Amino acid sequence: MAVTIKKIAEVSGVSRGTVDRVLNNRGKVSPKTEQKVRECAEKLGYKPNLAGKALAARKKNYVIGVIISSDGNIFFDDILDSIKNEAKIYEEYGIKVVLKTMKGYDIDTQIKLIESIQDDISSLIITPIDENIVRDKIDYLCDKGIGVITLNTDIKNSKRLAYVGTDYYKGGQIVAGIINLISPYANIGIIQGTSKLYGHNQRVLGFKDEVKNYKNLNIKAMFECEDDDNTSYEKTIEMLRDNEDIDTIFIVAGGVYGVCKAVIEKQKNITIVCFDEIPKTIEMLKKDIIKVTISQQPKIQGKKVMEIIFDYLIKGEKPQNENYIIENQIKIKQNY
Amino acid sequence: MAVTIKKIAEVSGVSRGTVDRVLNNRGKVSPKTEQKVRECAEKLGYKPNLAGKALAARKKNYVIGVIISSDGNIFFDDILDSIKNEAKIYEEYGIKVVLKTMKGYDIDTQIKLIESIQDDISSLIITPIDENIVRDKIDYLCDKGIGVITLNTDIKNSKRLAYVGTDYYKGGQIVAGIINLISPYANIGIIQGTSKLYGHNQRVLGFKDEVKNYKNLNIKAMFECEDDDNTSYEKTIEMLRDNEDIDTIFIVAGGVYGVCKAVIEKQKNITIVCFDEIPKTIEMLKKDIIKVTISQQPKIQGKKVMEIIFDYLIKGEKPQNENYIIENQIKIKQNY
DNA sequence: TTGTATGCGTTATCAA
DNA sequence: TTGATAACGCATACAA
Repeated sequence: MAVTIKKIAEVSGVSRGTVDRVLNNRGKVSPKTEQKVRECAEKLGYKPNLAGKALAARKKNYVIGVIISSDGNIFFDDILDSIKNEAKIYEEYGIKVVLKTMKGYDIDTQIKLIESIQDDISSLIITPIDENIVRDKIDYLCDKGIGVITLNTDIKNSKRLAYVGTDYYKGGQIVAGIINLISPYANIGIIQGTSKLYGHNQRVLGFKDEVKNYKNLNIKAMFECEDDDNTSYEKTIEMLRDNEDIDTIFIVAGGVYGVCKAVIEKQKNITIVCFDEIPKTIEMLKKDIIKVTISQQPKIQGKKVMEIIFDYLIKGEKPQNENYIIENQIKIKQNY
Repeated sequence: MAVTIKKIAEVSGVSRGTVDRVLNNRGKVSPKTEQKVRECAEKLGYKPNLAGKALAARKKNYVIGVIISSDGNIFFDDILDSIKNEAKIYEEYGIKVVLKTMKGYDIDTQIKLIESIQDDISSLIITPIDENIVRDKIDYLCDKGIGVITLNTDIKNSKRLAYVGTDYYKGGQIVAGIINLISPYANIGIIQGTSKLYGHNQRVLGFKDEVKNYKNLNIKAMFECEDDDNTSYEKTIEMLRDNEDIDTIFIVAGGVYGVCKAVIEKQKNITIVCFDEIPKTIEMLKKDIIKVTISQQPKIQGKKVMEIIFDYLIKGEKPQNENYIIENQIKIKQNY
């Protein structure tokens, strides 16, 4: 039979309550008993039973808050789906999930959303805006005992428990590696999302650093499109007009379809590499307009972050790692 | 507050025992009460509480048997690691895991292993040998009420609950797609593992079918190496000697390092694409000897299969899907 | 400082 | 056919 608190109580000759106080560091135990209990638990190899913990935790009415900048950004659909899906599972354990979405990266909106739920939640999942006001707010929540996990985007130097998401820098490196495999003598145009986002910049940085390792890869031009298809279309037209030798385009973030449209119109044989798996992107991949796309594995991100929060709430332990890096996954049309 | 059995009992005016009998189809309930309880549960939106179920399940002393052909096959290391890791978690729920490994694909050995644990287990995870005797044994276990899940390799037309593993056919297709991206005019040599294994054959089949879509990809030769480095080395030397135009090699399964060694000796610029992420393979990838490897995501396979078994045991429901396909993941050196 | 009792939701046993 | 009750392991309010 497994080792339980009851068992330890019997063996060490104290009550279950005392064992509980020792093992969960609740204080109010004499040093002597404490040592006795600890030794005993150690010797018997005590492992807390999660089902018991989870069941007892029902009385606490845990609520997980989720705040995501997903409105109007179709990329987040899969993350949302997977969070909602996991939410169903965790509700089977009596843990509620409150989901709030917002559009874009407005600081005020995000702060207000946090404030609207901060008194009702036991922990928070958030795609934070990387600004001091938000950082302070997150630190405030953490000080209050509300565990915060950042999702998809991180906020450095904050007290958040962990980050779940991709390594953007490495994502850029991978794109460089892919381009080198496909065409080792490439003249490359970059369509950047927005330099306002840390992740986008990191991708570009990783790309540029890795390109340096390949003598025959040349970056010819870079434009920002603000993740917008119309803008990316125009910028691509402009870029291809002014740089006739460009044969490869790296799309850093949004605006994928706009680039494709421009390339299709130009009727040039151009290698396009991009990120994410929104429907239009997959369509373009299947039609050979896009050669490779890199997935952030959004469903895995959603699942992982919920797993971590659950463990944190039930076990009451901080996550073991500070970063849970979800791999950048290379995909070609045969993957679909 | 959430809807519990107790609640349903109160509302429908019967005892908890009766509600339990109805909801778990234990019989011995009058049709009238049954209907009343069912309607009530439906109306209130009853969702069973997993923690409660798991806790009560402790009394059943569930044991998961795991039989894997991993001895001497380093590929399985990651699957084993991840199963052992998950086992720790499930032991926190009071579920034991009994792990048995074997070498190769000997039917007798596998049957004997199954028989050695079949009276002690509540469910079984297995990498089955695709033979009738094994199939019959699996069906026998299923009839006895022991749920069986196949891992990494499937056994068709059996009563196993589900398969967890990759789509081998698609894996072959992906390799063809990759080769077309890297060098659209390729003369390809195939180093097959063994035609005795269904999965290896499926990869070759998928590859050949997909190659048909590309006019300028030509398959020049194919050899079997029995997943052995010495054999693959010799076969590669032979193949390159007899087919001077081969510029691309597709390694279907094991023997990766043997091929690399031969290619290094030949000092020819050859594109190598292979499967899996054993240490030697990653080393060769980092040294640019191998261009691309396809991962079966062994850790994810292990995690998934344990998840499914857990749900099956605790919820007492069969898995929703018959196949849980783990994606073939394309990897280049920048991934590491 | 320590012990006892109760409840979390489900299941099983025993009695009615 | 039904109901009452104890047990799974943990947490906690309350009593000692």
